Amino acid sequence: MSASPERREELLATAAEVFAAQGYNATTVRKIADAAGMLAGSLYYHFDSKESMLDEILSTFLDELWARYDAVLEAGLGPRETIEALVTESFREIDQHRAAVAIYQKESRHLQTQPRFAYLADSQARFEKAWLGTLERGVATEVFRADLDIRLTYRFVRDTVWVAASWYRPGGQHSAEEIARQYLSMVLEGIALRE
Amino acid sequence: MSASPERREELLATAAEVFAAQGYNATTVRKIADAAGMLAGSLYYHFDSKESMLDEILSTFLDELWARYDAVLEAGLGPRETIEALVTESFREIDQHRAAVAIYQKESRHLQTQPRFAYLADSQARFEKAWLGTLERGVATEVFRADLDIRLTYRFVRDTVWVAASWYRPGGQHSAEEIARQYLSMVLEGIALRE
DNA sequence: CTCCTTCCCTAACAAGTGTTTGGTAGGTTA
DNA sequence: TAACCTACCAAACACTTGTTAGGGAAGGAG
Repeated sequence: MSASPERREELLATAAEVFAAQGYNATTVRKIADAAGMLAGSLYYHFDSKESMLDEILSTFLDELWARYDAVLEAGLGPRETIEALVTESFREIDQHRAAVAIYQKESRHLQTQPRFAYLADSQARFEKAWLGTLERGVATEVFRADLDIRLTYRFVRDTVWVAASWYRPGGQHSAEEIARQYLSMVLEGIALRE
Repeated sequence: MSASPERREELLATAAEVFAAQGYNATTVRKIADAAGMLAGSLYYHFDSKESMLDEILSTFLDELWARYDAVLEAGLGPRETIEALVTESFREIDQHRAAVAIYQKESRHLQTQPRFAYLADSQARFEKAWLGTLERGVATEVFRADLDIRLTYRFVRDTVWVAASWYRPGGQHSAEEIARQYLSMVLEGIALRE
């Protein structure tokens, strides 16, 4: 009936790895069970469906992400410092929840249509509001360029950060903070040499 | 036995739309047939498997992409002009083969492992060689910044371009060339206001 | 020892999967 | 008219899918 929370988390972690590597639909419960060293049916002692595993992975990821984002947004920083902090927190999140982020990237678009995953659309809306608002504030205070389509800029900044989840591996030669620093340097200053 | 090439292309186009919207594994042959206004079995008059549809979509896409890239790379342009031309051609490709690009983005990573799709890995290697080489040339000739990790820069430029396929819709308010121009401006000059 | 809980296995289920086989309406060719 | 080809349908196939039901080993509690 009831299962220990530690075992749940273990199984969710391995499930997330398989989901991230193979894609949710391509992942069978038997593959997850294999990776966990048990049989398919045994998973249903801990979870009541494959979909609820995905749900739990994504919702706990988003909960933690927003805890970090809210802390940044409520700190009263300037536009540029806010962007820097949001990007840095994003890379930290990628560092610690790489699999969940990769799943979110791949699956959230078509999951949003299902009622069960409506919170993905809500989160995306808050996401857009936070980033777009900060960018607009930066344009108004002459911190960011005014000659760019701001919506395009938003997508640009957002995507450059989160696609990193598709290639980033923790324990590589760059730390999350170092990658954030270089990304910010590219996004803010550009890659062309100034004379 | 044999089918007309025009009908094949029609069916491949609708199949690509469904693959891009739902993901390859989540797309059943019955859904493709539905979208094409026929029954599942009828698809096998034109194609010998679902996988060969995917194969044909991706390989024809890559063939056309490389025809464009090779033309740019053989033009003898400077590093900055080469990057600009590659980015512009990429956005034109996204404009004209949005579905194929979206599929490539989503599925190529785990398809590469299958022998049938080994050409995806080959293409990615050529891809990296072309972009990395141009960036290195730019650093050597003092056109691009030398203080950045060049491999990180490569992933940055590559990703910022191709993720656009996930939200770009042809016929929007910006043309492919206009988006390319703004993207290049952000990547090269940065989004921060210079004083 | 006995009871109970935790955690997993064995074995099956119904539904959905990609694919095949045989047939057939309609047009083209001879 | 007769033979033929194109493009599809109808119905089934073997297999995989997520999920369920009953059982049992291990270990702690009384």
